[in-house]
Amino acid sequence: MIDVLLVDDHPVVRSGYARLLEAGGDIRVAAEAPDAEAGYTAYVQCTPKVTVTDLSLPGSSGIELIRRIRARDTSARVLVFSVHDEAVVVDKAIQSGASGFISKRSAPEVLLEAVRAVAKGERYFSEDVRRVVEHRSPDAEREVINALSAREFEVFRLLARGLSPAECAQMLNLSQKTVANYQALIKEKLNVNTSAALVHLALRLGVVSGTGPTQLLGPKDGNH
Amino acid sequence: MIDVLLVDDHPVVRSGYARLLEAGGDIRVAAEAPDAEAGYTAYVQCTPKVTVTDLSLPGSSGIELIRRIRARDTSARVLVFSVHDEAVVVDKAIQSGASGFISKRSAPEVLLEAVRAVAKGERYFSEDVRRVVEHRSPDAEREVINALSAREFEVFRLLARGLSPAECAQMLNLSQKTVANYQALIKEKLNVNTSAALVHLALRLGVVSGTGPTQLLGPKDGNH
DNA sequence: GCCTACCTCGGGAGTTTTTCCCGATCCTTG
DNA sequence: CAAGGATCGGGAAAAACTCCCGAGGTAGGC
Repeated sequence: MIDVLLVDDHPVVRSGYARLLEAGGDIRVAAEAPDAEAGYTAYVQCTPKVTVTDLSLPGSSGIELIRRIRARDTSARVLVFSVHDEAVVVDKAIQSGASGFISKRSAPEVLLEAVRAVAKGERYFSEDVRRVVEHRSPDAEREVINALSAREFEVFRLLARGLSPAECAQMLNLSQKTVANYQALIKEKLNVNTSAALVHLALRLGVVSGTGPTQLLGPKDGNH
Repeated sequence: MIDVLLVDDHPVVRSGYARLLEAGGDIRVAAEAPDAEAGYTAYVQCTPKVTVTDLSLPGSSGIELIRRIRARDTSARVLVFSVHDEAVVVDKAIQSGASGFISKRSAPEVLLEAVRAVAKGERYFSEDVRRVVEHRSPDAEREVINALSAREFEVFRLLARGLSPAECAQMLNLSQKTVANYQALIKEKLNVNTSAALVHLALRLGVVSGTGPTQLLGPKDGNH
């Protein structure tokens, strides 16, 4: 019988998983917790064979939970079960001591498989997670950013903040034409085809802050 | 016996809900679907009493699914079951014809309750959803969002996610021209003049979720 | 019923923006 | 000095956008 601790901030979700796991026959959900804090406490109390945890938890994240559990008990098995399967996140989880990582996109049986594998001391990664981790060049996105020249980067930032090409031109003392030309270059180098996608990339990379522009409010004033 | 169609893009999650629902005794999961497209097909095939759907689905969103189902069958009952409980999103769901809205933070029993209520033709909103909808500050930005029709909102979301008008059109089965027309309308109603600004607004309102930013400095060197 | 109002969807036409190609200058580096 | 890249912008074609319009559809009021 494999004792499992279940950590997820959504009660319904947790409840669903619990039923799913127990349907396996050889797994028992020994405890549940809605956040990292409670998760750690629960771990200490029942020292389950496997801890299944989400990463996005209220308060301190799942990564923190993994670290604390592993700090206390180096033989602890933690299986991450998350919607986010970006390479960065997976890396951090593994670095923190996770034994496995499966995406919520996985089939139900995968969860069972993963828990059993991890319980046996093996590592387990779902198909899609493996794909993501293997297919990444070390931060490909940052590499492309380096392809931008200083000037291009300037234009990139302004455009990403929501400025129109005209405003951008004015701010940099450039011709509107030049800004347009840069814009095309930037999109090509960054491999995006809409300015909306440009914004997302910029936000992901922390090039602009997500708090957003304030100048887009107010009635009908902003027309160049 | 209440027939339920379950739409969620995560198989494990779906599976968990299914078990949870069937444990109620009076509910049967007649079909499952991983996205809006399959959801609609499944609805047509089995015409369930209640459709339980997530909002963030791959491809066209849950809002679109609600619209299509309700367009086909005005007596259809749709219960939204989502992580996102921002007032804007709740509003749009209701506007599109949803009969209920519960947050994934709800207790497991709430899901059962909600399904039963909606099946009886009642409306149902979980505690936290009600709180959010009632406590929303009459924020100017949210007000303008309410000026958008359901369809406009759909287009808004897709564009804000970085899709090109062409992709957007394809996803919604619209002419590229129509999308362009909507875009102009949306920009005017939301009072922005670039699609980049549109993204920022969408992110601030929680209409789309940005992937978390990572830290980064400039390219090569910050100055020339 | 009928009427109004609004949403949905796209065509037409004109305008603007974007794209892609090009040449010019300047600056750095081998 | 020659080479390469970065910076700046013109020109022309393509694409996108804006604004105006009308056709259906649906919902609500009288």
